[in-house]
Amino acid sequence: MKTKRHAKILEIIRTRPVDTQEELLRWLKESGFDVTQATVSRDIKELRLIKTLDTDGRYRYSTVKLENDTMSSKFHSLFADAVVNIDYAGNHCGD
Amino acid sequence: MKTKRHAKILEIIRTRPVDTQEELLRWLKESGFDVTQATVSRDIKELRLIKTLDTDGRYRYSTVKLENDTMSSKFHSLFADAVVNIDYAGNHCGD
DNA sequence: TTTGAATAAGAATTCAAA
DNA sequence: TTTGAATTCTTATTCAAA
Repeated sequence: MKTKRHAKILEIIRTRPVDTQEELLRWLKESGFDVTQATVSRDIKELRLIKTLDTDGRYRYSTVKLENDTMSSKFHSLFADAVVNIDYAGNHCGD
Repeated sequence: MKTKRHAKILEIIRTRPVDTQEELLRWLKESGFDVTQATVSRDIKELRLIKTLDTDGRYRYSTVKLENDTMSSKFHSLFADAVVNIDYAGNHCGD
């Protein structure tokens, strides 16, 4: 069930701005995933989600692209270590 | 002074793994910036730093790259198109 | 406008337990 | 191995104040 819950979490944060784990929890419950904050915290860690600022200055959970995972060595030198890319491409609903 | 402190914060997190604001605070004090956690929290927000997982599964503050804002066109051509397409496909903005 | 002290709010972890 | 309840830890914000 964890796998399905993870997929649902990704769907939720992709389609709406979610700024706390409690809010994520509520959406999960609407989808039938009745878990607690402790579990959501673990899920977020496993999914490597991060809390970012959106363009309005509000916090929001987002997916990340880790440099190491997605960037070729050619480009590695262009960016500092530990720099990540946040993908806002799918998050235009409120713009 | 805030500007200098911001620069120092970026330097600190670039050169060491920093996993809490308290730890960042201690490094700042070593560099002569004697502020409180409240200020560090604000700094982190202004710098748009994020807490990520490093490869060891430890939390660490990192800088981010906003795809839309800062990615070079060269980089963009290699990676971002696919990302945009994937994310766009999954984004329904009120349909 | 920037900051600190205090507090509220949020998130990670511990410690069973199944 | 996954989870919840409780707890601890961490971070954001409020409310002065300079």
